[in-house]
Amino acid sequence: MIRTRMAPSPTGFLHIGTARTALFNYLFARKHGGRFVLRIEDTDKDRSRREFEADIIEGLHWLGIHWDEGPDVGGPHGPYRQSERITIYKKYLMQLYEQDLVYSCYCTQEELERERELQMLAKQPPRYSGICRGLSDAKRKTLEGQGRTSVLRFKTPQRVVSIADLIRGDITFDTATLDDMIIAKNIETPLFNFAVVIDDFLMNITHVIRGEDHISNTPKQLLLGESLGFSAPLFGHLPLILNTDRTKLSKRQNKVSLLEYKNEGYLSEAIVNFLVLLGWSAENDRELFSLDELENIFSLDRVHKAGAVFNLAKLDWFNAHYIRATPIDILTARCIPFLVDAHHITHNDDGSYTITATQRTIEINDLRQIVSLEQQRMKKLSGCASALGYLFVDQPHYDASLLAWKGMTLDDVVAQLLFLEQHLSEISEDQFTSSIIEQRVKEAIALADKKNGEVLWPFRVALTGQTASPSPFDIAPTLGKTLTLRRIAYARERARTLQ
RNA sequence: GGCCCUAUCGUCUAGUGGUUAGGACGACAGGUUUUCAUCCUGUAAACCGGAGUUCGAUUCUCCGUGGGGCUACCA
Repeated sequence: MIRTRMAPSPTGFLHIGTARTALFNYLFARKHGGRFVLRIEDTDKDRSRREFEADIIEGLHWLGIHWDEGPDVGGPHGPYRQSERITIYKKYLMQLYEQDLVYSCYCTQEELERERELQMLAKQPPRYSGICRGLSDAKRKTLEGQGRTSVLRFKTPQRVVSIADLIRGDITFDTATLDDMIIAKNIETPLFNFAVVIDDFLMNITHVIRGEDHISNTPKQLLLGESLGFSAPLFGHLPLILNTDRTKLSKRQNKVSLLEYKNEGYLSEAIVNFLVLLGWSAENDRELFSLDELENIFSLDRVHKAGAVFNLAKLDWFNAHYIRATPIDILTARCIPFLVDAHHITHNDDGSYTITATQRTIEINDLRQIVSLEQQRMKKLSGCASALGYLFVDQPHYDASLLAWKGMTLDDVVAQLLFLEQHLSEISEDQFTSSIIEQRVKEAIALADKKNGEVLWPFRVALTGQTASPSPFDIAPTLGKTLTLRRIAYARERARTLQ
């Protein structure tokens, strides 16, 4: 059975690149009826934090990615946190020790650094000299007597290692260019390259799908696994996600924390769709997919090799698309937190809402109507709060000259607003709907031989105070007859005073 | 510096030993609309360079060049 894994280290918030790697692993496992495992690589005690683990889990769940085994759900190959597997690593470290494949290195970090600097200066590749490899017992005793601590190094075999990368084909390394890597700080503290090999083997991982930045780790891990007598998994190295300048995606240039995107009003559907297209494409020209659909059509052999620039404009397009495609009741539920955050509304105990500025009580249905006003305009969910401000104030303020459409005088404006008031007031409260208002007003416009713009532009500005907004026919019923008429009367006053 | 990866419109990409090199985002122009958005139509926009193989290379090979990754007692 195919088993893939995501092995993030909880040293920061869930990175968008990590999320994409998780997505590819998840999709590949699902596509082939396999299992997907989450493993937390928290061997770095200083930098790992539980809150980051929580952020990673939350972010992945938000995207709709779920795992069959992991620290939160358990499973037959646990524990799934490396910090809880120390005794396991210890055992294999001992095995390597008995095989005489590891040795203690007493060099201090300062010594190693100096060595590296000297090599760089001499235009030599920086490599550990291997000076501690052949230390005699006596010499070791002396060094320990001096109070020196040691780390454990692996006696890297010198030979040619080849990996048959699922995405890139054969990659060959000559490990003679490698030095003896440190695989553990001490018997209790294994390091990444060592722990990974053991866990992937013990957890029966069949396919290691990870970022291209791990290619150079692969020969080391292969060698280690070989020495331990492990069978090797298959590897597939994904292209990196890039900044606009084509360097590795960084928080200097982009938002990289997944949940930041959520907080800004991106939909998980949009993120998933956007992310899957960064380095993968479907057989036809199709670009719109749900996660469910991807589980059926994803394939590793259509993954590209070259890095992909993170194109925010396209993400925005996907997001707007999925906002438009979301049923209004769901969209409303997703928008409410943004309206609350913007202090437009507060939530009441009985399930109703109060408009902060006016203390008017509204129901969920009213909110649906409000949100639907912006549904086809929003790029992000946060847009409903910023674009709809005029609905959440007593009276929007604006420059009276805004009311004039295409060279109209303010006299004209007053006349048109009066005309509107007259026809709107003839519509009863319960008839005050979008379609009826539109029908009546347009009839009146035609009858009076007016142009749409000369009536509708002042109408819209009177209601919103903005040059761009939804149709006044849709805003008016949302505001209600009373408020609509009040705003038109206010506009008339403004126009008059400015003459 | 060493090792490794990589190369089609601005971006994400499709594709082929012979194609008008296709799509999407973005840009631009037009239509629709009271405005914005949506929607519709259209336009501009690419095979990194040089050799080789071949009747023919964007496609295959090699060499450059560009870009990137790694080069930690991080993962």
